[in-house]
Amino acid sequence: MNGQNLRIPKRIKRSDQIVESVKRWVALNRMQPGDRLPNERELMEQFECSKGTVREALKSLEVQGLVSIRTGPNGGAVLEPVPYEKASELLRNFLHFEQPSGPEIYALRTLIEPEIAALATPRLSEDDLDTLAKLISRCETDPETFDERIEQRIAELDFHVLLAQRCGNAMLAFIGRFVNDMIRDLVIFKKSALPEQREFSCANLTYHQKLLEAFRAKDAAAARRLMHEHMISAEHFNRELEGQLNQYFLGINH
Amino acid sequence: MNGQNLRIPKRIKRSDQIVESVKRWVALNRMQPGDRLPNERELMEQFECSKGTVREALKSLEVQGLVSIRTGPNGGAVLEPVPYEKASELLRNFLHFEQPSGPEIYALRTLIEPEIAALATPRLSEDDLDTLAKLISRCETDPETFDERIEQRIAELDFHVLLAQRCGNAMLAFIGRFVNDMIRDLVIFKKSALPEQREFSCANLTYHQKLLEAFRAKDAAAARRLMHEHMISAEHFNRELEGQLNQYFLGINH
DNA sequence: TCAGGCAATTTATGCTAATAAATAGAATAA
DNA sequence: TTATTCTATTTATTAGCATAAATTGCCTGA
Repeated sequence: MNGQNLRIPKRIKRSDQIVESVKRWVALNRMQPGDRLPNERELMEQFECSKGTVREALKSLEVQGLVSIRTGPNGGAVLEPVPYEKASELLRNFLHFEQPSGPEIYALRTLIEPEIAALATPRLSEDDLDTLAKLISRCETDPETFDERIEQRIAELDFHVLLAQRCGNAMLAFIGRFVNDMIRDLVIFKKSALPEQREFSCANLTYHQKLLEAFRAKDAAAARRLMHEHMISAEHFNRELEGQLNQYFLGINH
Repeated sequence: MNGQNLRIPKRIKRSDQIVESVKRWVALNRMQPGDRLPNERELMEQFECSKGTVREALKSLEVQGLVSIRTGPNGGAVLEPVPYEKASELLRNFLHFEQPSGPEIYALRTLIEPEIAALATPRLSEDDLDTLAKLISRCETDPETFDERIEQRIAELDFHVLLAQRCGNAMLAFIGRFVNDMIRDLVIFKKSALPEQREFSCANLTYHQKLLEAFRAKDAAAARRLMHEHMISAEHFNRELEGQLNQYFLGINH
């Protein structure tokens, strides 16, 4: 038995060879989003292989989010910037078998959100500030229905997503958005029978209002400090909630 | 013109429908790595489509890292835990058109490494400590050749990667490893004509030694503090280096 | 009894040819 | 001008067949 689970080098499939060739070609020619790849027929000739093989290669590029494929004249594979949704989906697959817990997600969030807030502060346009204000105002009324409560939680998360998108650091932006998306899923799926946490919503609202003031004043230091407090608070409430849910589920099993 | 770049709902391709069906089926049945999917013939019957379509669907699942495909008896598509390399590659694609800069990468690193160090402290086995010690000892001799210098830098990075893998938070572990991989690429590719930074190597060595002591003493607070200092130091040296490289490249252009 | 090789089986891999569906753009009709 | 239809182009899907790879198990020879 060799140490690895997988057998050794293993033949590289024709379609994967084509994928690699195309990637190299794209990188070498400094091709940009919008540029078109040769159509299926030309690729068949270029790589001396059948249509099925070319289609597998294109499928691979499509799944990776590198191209989008259209039918019709001037159709074919067009280079695309990988959309966030694609990268997010693929990272979720990676995490599928080790489902990050709520506390794990919140721990990461506490690390990055203060920096995101600080970096975003000088980069927020007037429009951005308006959008943030609108998201806050959606949370100012007492929720009457369950769905309304969920909507408010999602508006809170969108507040953070917008900041992430403006922080100017692509990796930080991705992680920030991803983390908030994970929390959104927790809100929507795992906690549908969620007890109301009025204090929590209230604390969030206050922090978001104060943050907006800091953004308006272009005070990055204050934004960082406020966001840190906000995250500590949110982490605390989440721990409380997890405790309640555990009791709830344990109750069902007994 | 509608707001989106893409046209509206667009027919969903048969192969993508199959991918979604299979994913749902896997999730519903709580299938685990090692479980097998039906073979091509069975899938053709199941979904009433041709082999080409099934093959495209399987290719998609393979590219996403969810299955590996083997020939032979008991072959076919087998569920796999998505390997880190796959997720990493796909996230790199996402970042391809907005190439994170050195400072951006180091900024993220400074945020997460101290927490990783603290979380990993109680989780490091004796073996892990030995491995860390070995990685440190590789950096204790003065590098004589260029390649040796690169090797030492990579050993330094492996030190951090091991910590990330032990921190017990899957998302943090992924990001930690990814960030250090990005830095590895910077070291190998962008800076091949790298000026020696003796002070930098020396500072790193000292920090790693002190960190190891903290790990041995199971002192998470000390580990966090040391790692934070270490990251501030590394960020500083990297800024210095980027400045030198900019001068160097500007010099070539004029 | 056991090791090594051989062959059958299972499965993916790859190819060809033909038809269906979608789309953009040109031609046409109101 | 505007709306509609037509047409050419290109992907999407199907069907069937030949090849290659990997495993299982049998069989041979020591």
